[in-house]
Amino acid sequence: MGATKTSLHTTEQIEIAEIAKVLAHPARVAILQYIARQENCICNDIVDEVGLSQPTISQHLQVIRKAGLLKGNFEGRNFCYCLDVARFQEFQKIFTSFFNTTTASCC
Amino acid sequence: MGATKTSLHTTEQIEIAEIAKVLAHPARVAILQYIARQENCICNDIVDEVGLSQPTISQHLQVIRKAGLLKGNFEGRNFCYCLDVARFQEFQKIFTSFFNTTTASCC
DNA sequence: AAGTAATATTGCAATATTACGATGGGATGA
DNA sequence: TCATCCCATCGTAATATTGCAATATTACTT
Repeated sequence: MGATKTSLHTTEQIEIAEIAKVLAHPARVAILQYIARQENCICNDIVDEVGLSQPTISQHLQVIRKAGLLKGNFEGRNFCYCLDVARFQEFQKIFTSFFNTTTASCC
Repeated sequence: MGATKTSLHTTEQIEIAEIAKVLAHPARVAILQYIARQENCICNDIVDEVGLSQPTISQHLQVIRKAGLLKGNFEGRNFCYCLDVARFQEFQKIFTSFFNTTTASCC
């Protein structure tokens, strides 16, 4: 066992769980806040900022990227990570919809 | 390693990650939707509804309970699980605040 | 071309999560 | 009393996640 039985669930439930998973680690929350905040798009200060090793940050960035939240471009020799705002707002919309449709009618 | 280094992160980041974790499994999303929807508070139809075994559902319920989202009371011989609406709205507020303060200023 | 800086990938160890069978305990009803 | 139902917990196996050292890759600089 150990693996999630996705076949049992609706695509909506799976989607919510998947985007929640991105936010389900404080380092990823920190990274998202940081790349959103940085005006100058300064890059692997993320490692300094968050305090985890470079491979670990890179791994978390991959999770964020797979979720579609990461944009980036080169600025001189540095690579600049940026939040994909459109996708981020999509996240917000999905959560909002979940919260608004999940209203208690009992007790 | 394998354990999250919580000492590196702010309490806000940890809180967001913790409540996201509750939603980070489709079965728990399904359970939340179900207990919110059910007017009669009927209980371990959750097992039938979601399709996982009773111990597994019980385990997921514990995660939901630890997050403060579960209320319950007896109704005849059955125990009735209910969503703690106040706490659920707190979740929503925390997410909303996160999304609203995490706005990109670069790229 | 060689050196350096920035990032990704690999491999691995530690830990967490998911799932279920077996078991236990409390309440209901025969 | 005793079987039964409902739910929690324990024990355990399978899998996923987290974290880092070592290494590879890529691009810029000298």
